[in-house]
Amino acid sequence: MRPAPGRRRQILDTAARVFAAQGYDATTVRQIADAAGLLAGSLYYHFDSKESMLDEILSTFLTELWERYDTVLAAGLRPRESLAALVTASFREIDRHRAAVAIYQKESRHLTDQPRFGYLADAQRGFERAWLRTLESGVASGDFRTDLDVRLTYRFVRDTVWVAASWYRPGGQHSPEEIARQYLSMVLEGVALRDSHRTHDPHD
Amino acid sequence: MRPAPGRRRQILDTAARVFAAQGYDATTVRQIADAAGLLAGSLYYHFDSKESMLDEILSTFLTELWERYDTVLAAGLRPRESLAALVTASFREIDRHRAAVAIYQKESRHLTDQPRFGYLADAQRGFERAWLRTLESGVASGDFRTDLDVRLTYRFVRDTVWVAASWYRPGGQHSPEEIARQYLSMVLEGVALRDSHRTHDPHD
DNA sequence: TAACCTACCAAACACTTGTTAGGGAAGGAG
DNA sequence: CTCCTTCCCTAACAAGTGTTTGGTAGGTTA
Repeated sequence: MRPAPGRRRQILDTAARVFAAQGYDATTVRQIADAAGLLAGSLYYHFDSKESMLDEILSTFLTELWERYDTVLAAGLRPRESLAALVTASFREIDRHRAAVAIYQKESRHLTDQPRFGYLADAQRGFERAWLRTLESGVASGDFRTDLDVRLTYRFVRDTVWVAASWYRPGGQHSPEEIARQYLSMVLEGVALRDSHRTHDPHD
Repeated sequence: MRPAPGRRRQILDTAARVFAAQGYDATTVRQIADAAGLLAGSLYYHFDSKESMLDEILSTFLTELWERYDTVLAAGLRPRESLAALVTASFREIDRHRAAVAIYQKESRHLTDQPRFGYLADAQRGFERAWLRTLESGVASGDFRTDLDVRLTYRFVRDTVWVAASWYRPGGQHSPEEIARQYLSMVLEGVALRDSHRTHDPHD
């Protein structure tokens, strides 16, 4: 039989979808096997354990995400553009790894305790540093308001971006870029009407 | 032995905390019993099943939440004040029912399928109607911008409010009202600096 | 005193869980 | 053809799951 290396990836994708839909603990390996078209025991030819499937799903997602983030952060953009680039990159990753993002959101909190998933805590600290630095340099440069609690703002911005994974459906009426644009417009300019909105387009 | 009706409530609160921390499916009835100071089987003197504990936690939370929402919606406030009142009420409920909110967020999506938890879908439809009507009437009255997708805005606002339950800790440095104020300021006015922020406090 | 109720324990139940062991079918390589 | 690798199945395992049953300590009521 010829090797089909795509099979492993395919099983992992279906596992991610089931995990995202039902939750990791609520998902049985038999459900994954059913969805992937094989029997429960056969999963263990491809993977060590149920937990290592989860591990691989989350770690590959975070690795790819940080490649994008690092590119943005290394570009040396001005705070406003840096914020926009981070947000846009995030929505693109949600588009690409919707299931992984949903799993990350649901499970990461109680996984960070386990040593095996220590990289989750690392990633979270990295997020906080990247976002906080962007916001703080924006405050210093006069791009952002000075009267808002930066840490609160960070949490709001972070959460709103990532929970989008819970309702976003690829191929829907909004592209990731369009969602990012609307979101940035709301966060930067606010939803309240003011004069500038009556006369011209507020995008960037 | 004298009846202690507080015991049932106490066990339910303990269960809510464990559910919120570990997830419903990942929590065993023995863990709940340990945390509450009795044995697993003894839980079934107070409750029919593990599921009915979850049911009672979520339904009492939603009932109380909708009492507050209905009060706000019936007050006939102008859109901006109505939005502010809804947000503030939400943060107050997060303060009061942090565990229940966390559980609701994590589990509601895959519970809505079960007939027993049909009220979750009802509540969600109610949220959508309440928020959308507030936003739309604000657009119509000229309080809010007309160039934003109302449905997207609704999702952003809704999600950001409720995910706050994941990081909010009662007794911390921010009161629910303070968080609501900062959040409203961000959503309404945006984080970008503009002239009005240099001269006066933006909190209306 | 006796009957009764509340709140719990001890022990088991049937079932599901993740995981393993051994085997076998199908194709490629020699 | 024969060997070998890949991929999967069948069948079972031990541990853990939610739940039930019968019993009992101790306070309340009569």
